[in-house]
Amino acid sequence: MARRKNGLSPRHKKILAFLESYQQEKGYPPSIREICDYTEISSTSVVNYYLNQLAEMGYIERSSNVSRGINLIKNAKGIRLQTVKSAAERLLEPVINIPLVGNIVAGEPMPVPPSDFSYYDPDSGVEIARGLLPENDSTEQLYALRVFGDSMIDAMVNDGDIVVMKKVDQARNGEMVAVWLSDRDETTLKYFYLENGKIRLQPANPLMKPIIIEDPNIVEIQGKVVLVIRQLA
Amino acid sequence: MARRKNGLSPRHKKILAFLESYQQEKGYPPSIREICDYTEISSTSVVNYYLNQLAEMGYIERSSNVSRGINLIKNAKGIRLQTVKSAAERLLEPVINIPLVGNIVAGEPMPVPPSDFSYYDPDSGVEIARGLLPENDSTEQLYALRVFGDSMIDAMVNDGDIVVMKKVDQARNGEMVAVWLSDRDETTLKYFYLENGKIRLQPANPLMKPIIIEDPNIVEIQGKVVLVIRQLA
DNA sequence: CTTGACAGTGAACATTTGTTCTGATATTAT
DNA sequence: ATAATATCAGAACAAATGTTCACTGTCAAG
Repeated sequence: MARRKNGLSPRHKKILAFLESYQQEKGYPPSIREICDYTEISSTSVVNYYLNQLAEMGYIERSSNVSRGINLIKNAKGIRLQTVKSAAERLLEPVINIPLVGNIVAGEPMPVPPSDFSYYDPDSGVEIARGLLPENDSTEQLYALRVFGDSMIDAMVNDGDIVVMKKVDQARNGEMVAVWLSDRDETTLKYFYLENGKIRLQPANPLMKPIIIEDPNIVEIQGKVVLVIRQLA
Repeated sequence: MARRKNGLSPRHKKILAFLESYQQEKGYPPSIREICDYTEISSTSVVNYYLNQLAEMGYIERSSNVSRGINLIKNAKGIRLQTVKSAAERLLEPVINIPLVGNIVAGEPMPVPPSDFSYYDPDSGVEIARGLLPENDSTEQLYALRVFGDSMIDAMVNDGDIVVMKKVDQARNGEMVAVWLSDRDETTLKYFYLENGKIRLQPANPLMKPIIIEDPNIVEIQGKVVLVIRQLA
């Protein structure tokens, strides 16, 4: 077999880009010959050839024997194009706003929102694309904290970073959690492991050594870290 | 003079409604004869007649001698319609999709997209809420890399983290940049400072010492780090 | 080297489609 | 009622447009 192209060739992309911009500008799709001109393809049959490929790949829909019968479904970036959003799509908001409830400092207990924190100050929220979050489950249980000071560097978390937390009271092995160590009055971010009745708190930095805690009662799990975000100038 | 109609006749409205629903369903405008069928007008000339009126009233735009050359500007309620989002509207998009172009590894040059990379494979993108990005400027210049290996821990960046980069060839003091050090064949993320003709590359971890580079030619700036994201299970 | 899938050219053809024309009918102002 | 204007019908025409076909060139696998 000859060349096996998986994705979109430059011509596919150029045609898709033209379909989008033309439709944008004119309000109706281009004819095959207009695509010829723009893409500098001399033959209508070649454009027809590519259009059929794009249709097979689901980027466009074609109608037989219809002038300009091209329906642009998604562009080269895979973004669906639609004039009107359906009600179902509106429910899947692409961005969720997570309340930024305070700072997390090593030396003092971290703020935890009440179990029912449906309302919060809207201007102190963090916008997160839904695609960044693990699941579409229970976004209600999420809150964010700003890291204050350099005390979390062993968790690979910097001053000013934002950690998105999920309210949990129990952690599973391997999850990164925020814990309050009552014996040393300290908040810390560590990977959690429960082994033989002991708790091992493992720093994210592989160069650092873990903390082994004999008495699990000392550890108060405040939440599970879902996302860490660092914004730079 | 005969009837003095200010507003839209039922036929005008019916045609406009058809234009909207047809465009919505098919993705391209109807032909005059298709409008005939729907509106139960037996003559193409009559539809043509009404279309010209609608064009004069600013509801549509027509292109001469172009099949289906109808651009629906506003519907009967005067609401502006747009099939494809304009560039201005795209700026208001709550989520932007940033291409994930590859891995960044200390030991080898990092991938940098070409200067014109407006299109890329859609299946490997990172969704970022616009609110997380510094400005609304030039989202075209952004790309993302996945960190591979533990070699960036001095930049407080972990294995698996995603760094969002902006294409720049010059850095300003205090910015975190990805640089290729040609003398030691290494890619690294550091804060950039140009001082007295020397370049100081400062690790994000305050415990680490900076690298001072006497010859600025050794440093190839690959991009500026805009955002670091760490997703946890 | 041969082969076959892929990519491209150019032209011919058939259909769709916008335009125009003649004429008829309807509505309204005077 | 009459004239002027608006609305409509049907057909013919020309242009735009999609489709198809024969042919050529390219590239990689066997």
